Amino acid sequence: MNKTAIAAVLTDIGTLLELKGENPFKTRAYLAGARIVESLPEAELTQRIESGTLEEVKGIGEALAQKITELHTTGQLGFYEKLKESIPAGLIEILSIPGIGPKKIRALNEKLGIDSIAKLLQAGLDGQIAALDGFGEKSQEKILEGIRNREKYGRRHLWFEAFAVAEPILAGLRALPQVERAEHAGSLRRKMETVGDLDFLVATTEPAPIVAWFVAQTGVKEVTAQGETKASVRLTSGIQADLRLVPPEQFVFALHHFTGSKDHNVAMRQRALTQGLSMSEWGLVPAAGEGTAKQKAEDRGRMTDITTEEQLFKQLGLAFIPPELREGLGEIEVAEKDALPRLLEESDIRGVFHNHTTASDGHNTLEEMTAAAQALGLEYLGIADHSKSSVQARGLTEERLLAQIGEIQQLNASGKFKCHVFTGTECDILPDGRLDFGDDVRAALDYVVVSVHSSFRQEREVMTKRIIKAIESPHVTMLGHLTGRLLLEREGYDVDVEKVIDAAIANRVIIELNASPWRLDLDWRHWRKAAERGLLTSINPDAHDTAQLELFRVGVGAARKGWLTKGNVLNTKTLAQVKQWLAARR
DNA sequence: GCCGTTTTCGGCCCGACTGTTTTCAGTCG
Repeated sequence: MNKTAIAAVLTDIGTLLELKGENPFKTRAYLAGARIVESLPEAELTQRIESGTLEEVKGIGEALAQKITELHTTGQLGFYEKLKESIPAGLIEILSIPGIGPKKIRALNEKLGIDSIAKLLQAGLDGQIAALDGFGEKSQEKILEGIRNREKYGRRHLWFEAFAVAEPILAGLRALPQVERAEHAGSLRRKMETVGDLDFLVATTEPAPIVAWFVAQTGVKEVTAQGETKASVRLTSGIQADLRLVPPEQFVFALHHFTGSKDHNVAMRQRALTQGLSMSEWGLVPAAGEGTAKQKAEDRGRMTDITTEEQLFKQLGLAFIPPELREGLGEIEVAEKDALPRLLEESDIRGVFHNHTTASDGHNTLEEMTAAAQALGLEYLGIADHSKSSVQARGLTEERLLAQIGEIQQLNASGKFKCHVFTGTECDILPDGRLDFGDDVRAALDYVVVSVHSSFRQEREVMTKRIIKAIESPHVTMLGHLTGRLLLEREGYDVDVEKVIDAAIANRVIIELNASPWRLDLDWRHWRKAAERGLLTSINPDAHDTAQLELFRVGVGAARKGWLTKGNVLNTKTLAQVKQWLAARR
């Protein structure tokens, strides 16, 4: 078992022990152990296990060393298996409801026998929760609200996770000899931040073996539909996947149809009608006449010279509209004037800001992060560990930050990496809008990200003033995750986004597009207008380990949905340009 | 569960907020 898998098991054990009501320091020891294992280089971990020197690592004692060794050599851990058996799986699920933690779960379990979300819901509706010692009406309402949110979002999935599931399926389809073309469609192709189900579209004249492969893939939990032109499966990840099979000459029309949002498709069909054409998933045919669209397409022939989406749009007098823009938000009017922006590309990104190291809550060291950034071909890497008020994330004190600055300067001077490292901080915006580090400390850095990490539930006006006060402070480069939302889990803070954008523009402060798939904050829906008004952004991975550096690609997808171009994004600048830009801002 | 010129037990450990309380427990980041 590798270190990531071992760390995951240790984290799991920590969670399970928490639910058991174990000594909190014991659970913390497991969580700390997980982080330590994660931060050790793989080779060192192996070497220490083989030589029996694991216990020399601070934070790892006899018990953890024994368990890590067992996991590493056998891939299993008896203690963990027994522990899992002793706790109903439903309790872990309840932990995902905001405002309810291990202690409350234990109380609910012991006093009301609750061991699943279904039972929790029933108890709440019956008013049993409010009657419990230590609970009240508000707790009960909050729990019910949490369950409702879960149901509301439960059927959707993060784009990033859906994409990870879809990629191998698409590759598998394309590898089949009967498949002429294959694409995914739907909200996944439009790069919506969350996705309901997966849509696959295949061009073929021989559908049967493709359907057979699709429903028999590993990862299929149940087959909900299976026919000649369509199949649906529920995957073990909980995602539903639909496959549609069409003759090759229909492919492009079907691809457009199953990609566009409803609003986009309606607008496109209306446009086709003004030109005497009828448009559908079956084809583009003269509008006059009787019968269904399918019959018309087959009887009178679709425009078979159209084989690409570019040609389809051109036929309707439009410039090619990238899938990300097909939301029915005015893209057709702009495409008619051939005035669509040239959207940001992944290859435009030259460096990444806002990344964490082991100095705070990251899992990799400064050097590991730098090496990884360089391996991605990035010219620069911006470090931004947490500030001291984020105690839970081991935020840096002034002294530790100054030491880190020295370390980074030394690393840059050593010439060990071509990738340049910028010194920075993710400085907490305190509840009153003051910043966690003083002016002099911030002035010593190349750049400063300011973010809210506490007092989320302030009144809208208070929160808005708080963030604007931070933006107006000297030596502030960019605002981190403006709303603090966690997709499918938690709404953002109640804040007047427009006012914050105004303040950012007025003070020449960047608002980041946090590229973490769980955040994608600020939301793409704000960017088109904000960028037109002159707001600059930075696509920030907020990486907590080396693998997450690459999440900037997810952010590029969101930026494209927000109509952003290379010119709207700080980290498309070359190293020399960024140095100059940052220097001019100090 | 880890740690220790406090050495085998007792401490580890941050602060705000919320909702439940009447002085505080639980949750969150």
